[in-house]
Amino acid sequence: MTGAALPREFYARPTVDVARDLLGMQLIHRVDGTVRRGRIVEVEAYVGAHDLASHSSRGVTPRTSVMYGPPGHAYVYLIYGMHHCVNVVTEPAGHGAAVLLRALEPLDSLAGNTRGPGLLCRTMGITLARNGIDLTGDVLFITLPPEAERFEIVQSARVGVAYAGDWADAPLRFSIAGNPYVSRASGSRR
DNA sequence: TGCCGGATCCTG
DNA sequence: AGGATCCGGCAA
Repeated sequence: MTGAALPREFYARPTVDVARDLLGMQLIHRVDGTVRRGRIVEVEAYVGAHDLASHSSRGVTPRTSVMYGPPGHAYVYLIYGMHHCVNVVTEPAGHGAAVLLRALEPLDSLAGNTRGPGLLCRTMGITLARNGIDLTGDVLFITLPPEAERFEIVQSARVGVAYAGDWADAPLRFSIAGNPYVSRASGSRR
């Protein structure tokens, strides 16, 4: 069984709060009659149009329109011409903020690596076909874990945003301390 | 219309 | 360390 999808109010909050609260939650994708499920262990917050590392910093464009839409929807994009990344839109519509899901601990029906945003999408089967989908539905959604868990949260700089000026070093990456499925931010970049 | 570069990953 | 691979965004 799967629990109920988190309600829209969960997403309509400050992005950093949503990011931290997503750790330990379960991401679920129904596809081809199976339920793929993983535990969220690493995320990054992209806090709004003023965040130079965020796609929304370019304003409302065809690509970023979902980010500027209502909270609780998935923003999926193609990166490097071959990988997908999935975000959850946060804050009230018009804000342009989202949380990038970077790594999962595999739970059900996950055959493959989920350690990194591109791998997470590949193994969960998330593609551009899911861009804009409502996360309060029953296809792609997030639930509370069956029982509460305790863990420490590690906070660090986001990966791959060295170009973002003053925002490059903002500590907006959050992960579960000691979890083996957290991605290795290969070379903190420069 | 053309070009530049990226919220990545794999191989050597 | 370098290549794959393509589209969005901006300059011209």
